[in-house]
Amino acid sequence: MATMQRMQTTGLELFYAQGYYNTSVDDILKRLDLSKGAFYYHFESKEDFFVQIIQNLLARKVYSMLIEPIEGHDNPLTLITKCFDDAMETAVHNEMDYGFILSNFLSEFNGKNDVIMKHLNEIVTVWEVNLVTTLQKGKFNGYLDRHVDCEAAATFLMSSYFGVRTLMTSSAPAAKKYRFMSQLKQYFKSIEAKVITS
Amino acid sequence: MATMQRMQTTGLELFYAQGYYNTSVDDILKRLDLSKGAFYYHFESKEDFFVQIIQNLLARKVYSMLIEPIEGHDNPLTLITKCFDDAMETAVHNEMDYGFILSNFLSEFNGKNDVIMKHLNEIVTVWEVNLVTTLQKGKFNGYLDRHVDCEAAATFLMSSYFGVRTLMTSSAPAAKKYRFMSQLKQYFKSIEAKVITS
DNA sequence: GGTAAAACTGACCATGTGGTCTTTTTATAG
DNA sequence: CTATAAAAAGACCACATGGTCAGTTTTACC
Repeated sequence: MATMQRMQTTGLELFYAQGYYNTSVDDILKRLDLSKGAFYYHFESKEDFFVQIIQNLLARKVYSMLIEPIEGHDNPLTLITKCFDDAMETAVHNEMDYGFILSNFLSEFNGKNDVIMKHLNEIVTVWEVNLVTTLQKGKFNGYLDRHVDCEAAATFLMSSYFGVRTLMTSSAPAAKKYRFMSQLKQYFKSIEAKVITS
Repeated sequence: MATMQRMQTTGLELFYAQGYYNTSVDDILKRLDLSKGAFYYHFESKEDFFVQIIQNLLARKVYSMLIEPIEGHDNPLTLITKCFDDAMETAVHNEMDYGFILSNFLSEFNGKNDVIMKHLNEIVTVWEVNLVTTLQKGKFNGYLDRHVDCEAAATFLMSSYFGVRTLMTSSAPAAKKYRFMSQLKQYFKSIEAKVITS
């Protein structure tokens, strides 16, 4: 039990740092001082191992970082701003950011492993559905302009978030974050409910 | 000469489709009906091979797809809209989109291969510098609101473009493109020069 | 036709990979 | 203490990988 969890945690760390195909089962085992036997006692294969990591670690973390924080009846634009800000802050400090891990793995497995892609896309879909719902509710509650296309806004938000996380890796993450957030607010201003000036 | 080019073209195709670490030199050679000797006669190593692909193919294509089209004295927002639209259109039709390839490789090599990352980041920087310049010129020419932070806008544009390309791979690329473009225009409306209503 | 360099062949090597299997250790319950 | 099963060890295998190298073919030029 404890061993299984240690394996998954360490596995995710290494897969994230070096990529899935670039990390061998032995790498993970060496780090944990465990043997091949222990690994294949708990998991059917490397792929099965990774799928379990997705479900047990990645999915849960994405949920608690990107989905839970935007639930509620407040202004969704405020909530999303705060949520993105927090998520990117962990990235600035070089910690593991599960939102980024997700987009990273999406790139790595795209067109290469359908089984794993299916599981990753499930997480993306959950996020998307939740964003759309939140935005629609916000529109209903008068926070968003009534002409806003919520599906489109959700796609745009997810895109920009995934993208900025890719950019932040190369250089000056704090500056990238600041710039990104300023323009996100700019965009939000353009879709928020207009004050009637009569 | 011809062989070298064939190798690079096929190499990029396979690296793009299967990833760098997931594509063996033999894979490329098999496709071209060539031998190991031919490969190592032309290139020092697999890494050297890839670096040359970046410089000879990727950099040039990114330039002609994402940089050249936004040069000129017209409204930069119009030019960028058209440019993104064109770039994403090739992606909808499952062709190789070099903008996407770039962000894809950025993900694959991030933290794994510094030499290759350096070359990829060079391309990103060129794009960024060009975007910033174009936006600043647009501001000077009265197309953009004078309060716009051009560095921030460039970061935001690059982010959203990279991100949407990741999202488009999973499902319904045409719909994703449409939604993305609609919100991009929305964002552009919020940073364009305001008409004086007095 | 001769010759020298360029282009290419393919067998070979060391190393690393995911995965198997038998054996041993460890924990648990009667 | 012992029987039993869970957990872990680690030697082993077949195969793939990046890379080397001595040798052969092709090309271009005098």
